Parts: sequence; C-alpha cells; structure tokens
Amino acid sequence: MNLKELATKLGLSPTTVSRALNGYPEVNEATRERVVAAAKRYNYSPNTRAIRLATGRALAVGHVIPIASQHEIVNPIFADFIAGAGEVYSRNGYDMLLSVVSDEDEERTYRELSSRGAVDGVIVHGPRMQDRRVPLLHEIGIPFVVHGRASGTTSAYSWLDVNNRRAFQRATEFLIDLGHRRIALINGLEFMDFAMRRRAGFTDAMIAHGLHPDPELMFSEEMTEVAGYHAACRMLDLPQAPTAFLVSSMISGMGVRRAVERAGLTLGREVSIIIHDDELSYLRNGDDVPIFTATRSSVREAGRLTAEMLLDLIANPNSPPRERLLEAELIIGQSTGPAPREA
Amino acid sequence: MNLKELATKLGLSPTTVSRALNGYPEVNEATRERVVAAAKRYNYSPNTRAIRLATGRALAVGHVIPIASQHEIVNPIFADFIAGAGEVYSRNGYDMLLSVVSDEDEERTYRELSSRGAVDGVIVHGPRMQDRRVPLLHEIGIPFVVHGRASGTTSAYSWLDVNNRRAFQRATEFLIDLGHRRIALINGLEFMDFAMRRRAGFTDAMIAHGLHPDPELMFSEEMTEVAGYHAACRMLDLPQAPTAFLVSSMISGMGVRRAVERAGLTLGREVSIIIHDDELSYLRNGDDVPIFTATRSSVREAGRLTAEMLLDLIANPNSPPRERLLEAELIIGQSTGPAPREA
DNA sequence: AATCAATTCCAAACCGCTTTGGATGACGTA
DNA sequence: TACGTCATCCAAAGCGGTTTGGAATTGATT
Repeated sequence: MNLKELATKLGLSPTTVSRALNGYPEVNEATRERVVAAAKRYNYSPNTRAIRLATGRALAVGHVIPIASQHEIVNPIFADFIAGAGEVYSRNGYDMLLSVVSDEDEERTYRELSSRGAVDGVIVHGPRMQDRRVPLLHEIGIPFVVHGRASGTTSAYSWLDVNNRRAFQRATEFLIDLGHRRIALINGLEFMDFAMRRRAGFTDAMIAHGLHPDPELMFSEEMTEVAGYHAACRMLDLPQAPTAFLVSSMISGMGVRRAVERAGLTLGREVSIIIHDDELSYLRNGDDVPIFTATRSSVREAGRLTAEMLLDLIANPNSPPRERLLEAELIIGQSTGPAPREA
Repeated sequence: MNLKELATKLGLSPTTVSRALNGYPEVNEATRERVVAAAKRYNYSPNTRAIRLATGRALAVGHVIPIASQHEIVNPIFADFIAGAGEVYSRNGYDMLLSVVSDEDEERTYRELSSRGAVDGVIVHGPRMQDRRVPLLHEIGIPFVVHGRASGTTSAYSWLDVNNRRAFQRATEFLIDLGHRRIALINGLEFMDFAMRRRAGFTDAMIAHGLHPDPELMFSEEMTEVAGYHAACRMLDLPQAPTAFLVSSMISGMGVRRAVERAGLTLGREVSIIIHDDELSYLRNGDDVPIFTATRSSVREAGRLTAEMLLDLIANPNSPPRERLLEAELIIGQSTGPAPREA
C-alpha cells in the first residue's frame, strides 16, 4: 500500500493525504481523521526511501566504530552506548547506521557516509589525541558529536565526555588518604584521549601530595582481563610492590584481582583496587554492595545524551557547538582499605 | 555533484553516465574510461537515497537487538557478532541498520522495518524457544537468518548455530572422565534456546553416565558476573558442594571463580570450571595459555557467516532455507583437574 | 451584489537515480 | 543502392513520496 493507492481509495489527492498524515494545517479536521483511520486500517506506512529522496534528509545517524587494527578489539562499552543512543533515535524516528571499520578505512567511510547522503550526522567513538576525524568532519561539513574529547584539536566541536581527569584525581586522593604511597596505574592505551586524561588526573594527585609516580607502576595497554592480569603480576613481583591499583576498566580490574589472588594477597586488606565502572549492563559492579570501589559513570546514559545532542545539532545546523562534561561518582566498595603497615 | 551535473560536464546523457559507471555493456570503452575518470576527479558518489528509490532495494540489512526488559541487559556477544557481520556488509556495499528494542516493541519494529522498505533482510538475535519472530517474519515475507535456533518452530527457516548441546555434552563428559560426580550447571536464562540446549547436553551426559543431575546444582539466570558469583557461593555452601562447574559464559565464569576463591578453594585442584568461550575480543580466555578450560566458538566468525547467509538469501529470494551448525572446540586450560579424593 | 480572505483541496514539478524503448550512424551484405 | 545489424547513445518514464503554486468553495464584509 502506497500513498497513491491510499489516496485513490479515499477519493483524495496524494497531496492531501500526505498533508493529513504529516499534520499540516491546510486540511479539514474531519478529512484528516478519515485519512488517519484509513492509513491505520490498510496498515500504510510511508516508504522511507521515497521520503528520504524527497526531503533530502537521511533520517539516520551514523556510528562509526573503530576497531583497533592490531588487536581487532571492539570496545566493550560500545554495546551499552549504542543501546542508550538507540532509544533516543527510535523515539525520534531516526535510524541508526553502524559501520565497524579499521583505522585505514575510517576517512573513506566518513566521506562516503556523507556524500552518499546515507546519514544526517555522525557520532565519533573513541577519540584519540589530535584526532584527525575532527578536522575531517569539519571539512566534510556534516554535523557530529564526539563521545569523549580530542585534545590538541584547534577548532571547536561538539562533545560529551566524562570528567576522567577529575575522577582519577579523586580516586588517587582517596587512596592516598587511606595511607597508600605506592599506587599503580593500569591504564588504557594512552593515545586514547580518555586514557591520557586519567593519567593526568593520577599524576596530578600524586605530585600534589608530594609523591613520585613510579614509571614501573604505570602501565598502558588494551583494557583486557589478560593485560590487567599480566601487568599486575609483574608489579606485584617487584621488590617494592604497589599496595594499591587504579584501574581503567572493570575488565582489566578483574585481571588485576586475579593477579592479587594468585599472589596470595587479600583484596581490600593487603592490596586495594579502584576501577572505573561504566555500568555495563552485563558487567555490573555488584548489585547492592559494589565489588570494587569505583569511579562510576553510566555509558548508556552517555549514549542517550550524546544522541540527543546530535539530533539537536541536526535540527539546528548553524548553532554553535555543544559541550557537556559529566562528573563520575566515587563509589566505595570492598576492594579498598587502609594501606598495610610497612613491613 | 550529482549524475546530471556530471553528465553535463561530460557532454553525455545521464543514461550513458549511469551505465558507464555501473558496467553495462552498451557503452563505448573509451567513453567509459572518460566517465570513470571524471567521476573520480569530481569526487562523485551516487546518492544512495536515489538509488534505493529507483531500484526498490534498501541495500541495507537490519539487526534487531532485543533488550531483556527486566534487567535491561544487552547481550555482550552482540558487539563482536556485529563486528563480524559488519565486515561482510561493507565488503558488499550494504549498510547495517541497528534497532535496540525491548520485547513489547519487537513485532512493531520488524513490521515497520519491512513496510517502510528500510531493509532488504534482517538478522534475528537471541532466539527463544517457540520464538514468535519466526512465524512473524514468514508472514511479513522478508528474508531473515536466525543467529541460533528457535526450537518448537514448525516452519523451516534459515539459521546458523553452534552445536551447544554437543559442546556441553562433551564438556560434561570431560569432567566426568576426570572423576567429577557432583557437577553444577550455571546456565543462562533457560527460555533462551541456546541455554536449553546446553542444559540438555549436560543432563544427557550425566544420565548417560548414571549420574543424577541435582536440581540444587542447576542454576539459570542472566549471565552476569554477579549472578555467577552468588549462585556459586550458594552451591559451595551446600553440605554436598559441587567439585566442578559448567558455566555458560566467560563472564559468569569469572563470578564463579570469585566465589571459589572466596571459599578458599584452589581452582583446577579442589574445584574445576569449564566455561563457554565466545572469543569476545575484549574478554579473551587468556592468550597462549587459556585461563579456563572451555568450549570455544568464535561469535565474530558466526557474525560473518550469518551475514553471508543473509546476503545470499536476499540475492536468491526463493531458494530454500539455509542451515548451518558449527561445532565448538574443547580447549583445555588450567581451570580443570582431577576430582579431589572423597574426604 | 460584489469583493475579499480564508479554508480546503489538487495538479504538477521535483528529489537523483535506473531502465525502457527508441534514435542515429557506421558497416557489411545482397 | 537498399537493407539489415551492430554499436553507441539518448529522451523520457518511472520509483513514492513532498512541496509549490494555484483553483474552487465558503463566509464575511462593504
């Protein structure tokens, strides 16, 4: 059933039917009701392809998911982010287009998405420092919002980020207040913007309290369980082992915990761990009682807010860039405790 | 730059330019080269919206991700599945449309996806027993492939599945061969088809070896770390605690491991664990040495294969349904060992 | 009664491509 | 020379909506 057929059945012109369904004022209220009823009865839904061509809008937004080409890793936060964003899109009649691309195809993907007219805007995932995508998207001239920030970028752009620096600063201070002096940082890849900020928050707090961040206790890698495990094992084997770990993700945190247990140490007594908790739906940090002490910020909520920003930007094309900084909570769990007395 | 403009610049008709670019034979080879060169020079890429309307094809496939309405959980395997499928789509010039929907919106979503003409086919995720979606999609008349199977469905349909029953049967036998008698099953939600099959494989093997699956040692829930932890804690507190666990996912497996360690038991000696490993990119089961003994099957590869099946089905609309059953490997890791001698 | 402004509807153009059904010219053949 | 065949190109009609620019009817105003 298409517009023309529906119009014929109603004895109306396609024009009127279209207007009736789209809520234009120049149609009699009685007629509109008749049209709406018929549309429902014949199960009519307008052909998206035609709408898109006619209006020149894609009614879709693109998510370009970068895949680390070395390890082929999909960032695990992405599923929950998408779930949040998806809610917003379907509420607003937008489709979500996904491209999973490796670094070398990234630029081409953005260009084509735009020139093919497949999307009205895009969301940039996993920004790196001096990210090339920001200038690229400005050049292309398509609305976009970055989930995170791209330090070192000169031009203004829209973004939504968690205050990673502040979160890790507070977490570090919390550990220092508990008497910890040898604190390790198990970070993500530090060309990623968020990882760099977390590191900055960590070193800031250390230095502010007269402590030297020990390079041997600073690790930066893909945030997997195995990487966290190996890094922590190595550190715990050092003559001056750390008494606390600050860990960039729940998953690496589980690896660190495994290392702690392998070393025969007790979590929350001999060794403390603070993780960053994105509140992934399938990886809850405990239910009522948190497993780990954590800096917490819902990535699903971030997805919702980012999507809203983008739709807003699409609706108001030449409005100034929007920026939004979310604060993470510090959640006290069972994985932290006072530093053990010096042996 | 659109077709007409390009044609004008070349002094050709849109017809010829279109044909030249799409490789039709009725165009002079010299002309074709001229057109192709100009297209590249002016950075022309055809408007997808127009192609879609003109050809009546969406050049897109839909993935409808169900979100468990009780717990709002996105299945963690989904990201890797999508990554695999995405590869295939982009290689074939297809877009991937994602809808994240809760149960009550599922039917409407499929219907609209089809009637709006937004996709040429869909992939069904997370099939349940007697899944309503199979008859629904047959009624709608859109090509689809199920990732998994929907037991109890009468009509034929295309699917790709892992032999879950066989995998869990073998894993159970492996434990029995190691001398384990009290084996626990930490399963996913058993209205999910895969979970039911795993359970069947488990009980089959137990009964075949004259063992009674103990209802107290069979647990079925959302596959989260916390759920695995609680279930395992409870079981380990039983007077007749299990000596081995068969666990449906890496994540719940980590919860079980936490419970084992909480109980002061050693993994691989006093308690054995076998998990199912989907080879999630961010949750590798160890690198060279596997952490857990596991039944293993790559969900990313499943994504690739499922996508290929669907594109094939779209290209050959009235071919019979395709079926594909993948076998899981049994990987021996450090989490299993001989059953401890009776106390 | 004539004029004017709303109100309500419609015909036709348009979005940017594909595709059908020729048209044109060169060439070979009878 | 006349005719049939290719090879090559093009005009125009879709695809299914939206949107522009009227047209017809009605009611109010003068």
